[in-house]
Amino acid sequence: MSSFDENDAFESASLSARAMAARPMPYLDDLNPAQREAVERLDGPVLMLAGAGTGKTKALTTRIAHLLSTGRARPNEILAVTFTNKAAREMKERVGRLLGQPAEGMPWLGTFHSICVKLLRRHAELAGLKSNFTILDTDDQLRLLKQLVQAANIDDKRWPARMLAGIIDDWKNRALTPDKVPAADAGAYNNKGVDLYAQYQTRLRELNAVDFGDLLLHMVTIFRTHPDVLEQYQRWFRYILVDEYQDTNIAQYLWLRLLAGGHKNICCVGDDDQSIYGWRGAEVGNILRFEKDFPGAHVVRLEQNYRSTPHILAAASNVIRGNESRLGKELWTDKPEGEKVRLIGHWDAEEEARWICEEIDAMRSGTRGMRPFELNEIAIMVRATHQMKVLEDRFLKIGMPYRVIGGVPFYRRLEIRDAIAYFRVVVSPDNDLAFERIVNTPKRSLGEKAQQTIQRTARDHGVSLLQGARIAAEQGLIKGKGGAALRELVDGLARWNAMTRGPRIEIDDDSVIDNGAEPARYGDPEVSHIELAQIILDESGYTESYLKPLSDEELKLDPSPPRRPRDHEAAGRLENLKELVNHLGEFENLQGFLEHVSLVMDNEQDNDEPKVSIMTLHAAKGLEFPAVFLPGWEDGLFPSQRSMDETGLKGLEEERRLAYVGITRAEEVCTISFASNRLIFSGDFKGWQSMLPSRFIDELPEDHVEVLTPPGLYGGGHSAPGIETHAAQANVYNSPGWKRMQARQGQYGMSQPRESRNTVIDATAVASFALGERVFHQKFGYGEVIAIEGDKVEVAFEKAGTKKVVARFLSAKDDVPF
DNA sequence: GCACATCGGTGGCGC
DNA sequence: ACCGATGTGC
Repeated sequence: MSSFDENDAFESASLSARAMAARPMPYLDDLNPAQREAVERLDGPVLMLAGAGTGKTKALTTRIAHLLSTGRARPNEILAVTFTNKAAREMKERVGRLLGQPAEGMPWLGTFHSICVKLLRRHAELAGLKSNFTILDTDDQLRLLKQLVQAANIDDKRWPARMLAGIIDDWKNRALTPDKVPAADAGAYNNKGVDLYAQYQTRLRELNAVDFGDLLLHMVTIFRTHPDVLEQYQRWFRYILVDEYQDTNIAQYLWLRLLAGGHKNICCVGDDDQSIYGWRGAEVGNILRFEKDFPGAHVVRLEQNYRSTPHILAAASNVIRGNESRLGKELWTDKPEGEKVRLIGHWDAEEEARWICEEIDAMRSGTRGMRPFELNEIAIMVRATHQMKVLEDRFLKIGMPYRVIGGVPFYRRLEIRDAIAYFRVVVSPDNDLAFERIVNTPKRSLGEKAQQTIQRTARDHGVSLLQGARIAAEQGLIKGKGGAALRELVDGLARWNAMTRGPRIEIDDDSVIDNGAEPARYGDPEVSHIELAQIILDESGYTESYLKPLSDEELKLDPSPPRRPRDHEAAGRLENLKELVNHLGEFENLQGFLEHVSLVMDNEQDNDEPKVSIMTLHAAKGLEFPAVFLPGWEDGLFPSQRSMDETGLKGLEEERRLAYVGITRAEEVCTISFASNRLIFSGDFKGWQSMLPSRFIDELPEDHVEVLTPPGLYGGGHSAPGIETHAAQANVYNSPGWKRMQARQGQYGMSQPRESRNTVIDATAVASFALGERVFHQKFGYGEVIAIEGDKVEVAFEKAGTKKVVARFLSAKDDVPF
């Protein structure tokens, strides 16, 4: 211990002497007092509590620049961890800008996973792996687990492999190796979870592979069992910085705590109010506990917000105030008031979508008493992906350009994954999982039986699947068409593999290491990896499989015609493949590319035409837009019922943080909306369900909210009867919040419908319906009550058929509103 | 082995 | 409603 301190003292003395002579630090003048403190307090544990839009990245990057320019650390002695590659890229770029030079020399600025890959490749043997291990993605992982589940004779119906994958991920997130799984979890997956977990780990080791969870888990295990290795890194990483600390899971937390264990120069940046990944293993407790974990920790609060107007901040603050477990923070801004948060209710999601589109059009032309907005300044954020469909339908219908942020990522698409599997087999011929994927893709008449033969041959000879396939093909174990196709595939793979290296140049006897991990030892390839990729895809017949086979007649007419894609979808897939090949240019070789795709999960952005962005609230984190729409604020959808059922108050609090994230994305205008009716699918109940406005709406502070008047229900103007119907219907909401809203409506000149007192059936009035009574429903018309269950009534409607509806939306036939 | 029908399950999504 | 996994008939 003491030798550490001496060492540190010596180093910092000499370095700060160097720093004294160094230039002034103009970047510090750019900071507010809190940010400045977060930057200048370099030693010891620091928790930077950074609210939304408070200049967190600025503080973090300036801190790195400060560490460097004061000479406290060299670039490669700083460990800076983020969650996403995007965040890592942004940080690199900003540090570079601050320093006035590219931050190339920061090899340890990256995601948890990419840094762990680097470390694990260095120490692979300590985890029973070779340094060229492959990283399995979720699909590979699932396929492997399925095999194990089947081998264990478990009914995959009752005990889906997916479930097992989830359980294992959870254990890995908690840094539990199979032998450490607590007794309380022994019953998992029909009592076989732990055993299968152990088998899975063994299998991974045999395959020289790891999954994402292993990257952290292996490193934590290595650090724990090899103090010498740990000490080496504790000394090397003089300063540690962590972004989005509220999103760390237990394994990441342990990893950090181990590394910071020596000098404790760790600066964690985060916002407990934006912890929204609990379902993925994130422990908001990590950030809440920081001061206990690191005694003497200094906490800096960044509370000045540079993004949103006071109304928006007030709304967000009031909502998040409902959470119990918080470190507590109050955002403020010196921006002018601006618009109040706008609130509006609709009949159903379709009308909600229609209204949003109309509103966007109005905002675009500046007819809302606000400045005109560009489409790319506007975003719609939903709780669940299925909410996107109705929005997209509407956008397509009226031809408004939009983009979905965070859709199916490019490389997760079928054709991309297939192509990548080809590359993997070519680069690592013993990658069995990738081989399995491509052996009969495209179809080579190598079905279940043929593949079993290959598996058996490989096992009998103790070799990889590809080797086994070669042997099986040579020995004629696979007959007919399949056999010929297999031989062709095996030959092709060997040929392409040779091309990854080009002509071999002997430097001297022991510098030629043929482990595939040292391509630099070899001479220039004859073909670039880009050309090679094209060759692989073409010669394997893969691209061909998306081309339309010509009929015999067409062949007669023209023996060498240009092939056309089979259909619209195939055309898209070919486009994607082309894009993939182009994308390869950014990498030095196929290996580099494959490493990248293992770790990268960003979606490509397309062209530059201004578009409205649609995304989930999760995808919205870290983004900001001048105008934000937040539709679907209904209890059950948001907050999500499932989330609340599963984790109770904890779940509700996470939902509330999601609401907070949503509101704080908005810079100028934030519009929240809800629908009264929604089509739902749950269990045996499919159909329309009446929805109550989200409880979060009740938590909006009334002084900062403006209730908008919905347009006519049936497309009419402001005097159409529909509007009254709608308002009357909206009136039934019983929450205090809604009552406040309602009161305010009067204030804004929209009188309460005269009939409302008569037409609206209060929730307490359910009992007043009798079997056989004739009733009216605003959407379904007249009908007769045929059953009553609690607050739901089954009605045989004259036109709409039999439906279960919530009693509140029915009126006795005498009270019809118009 | 492949094309089509049926069944079940269904949240958010990073590396 | 819709996707993916499985089952069925050719």
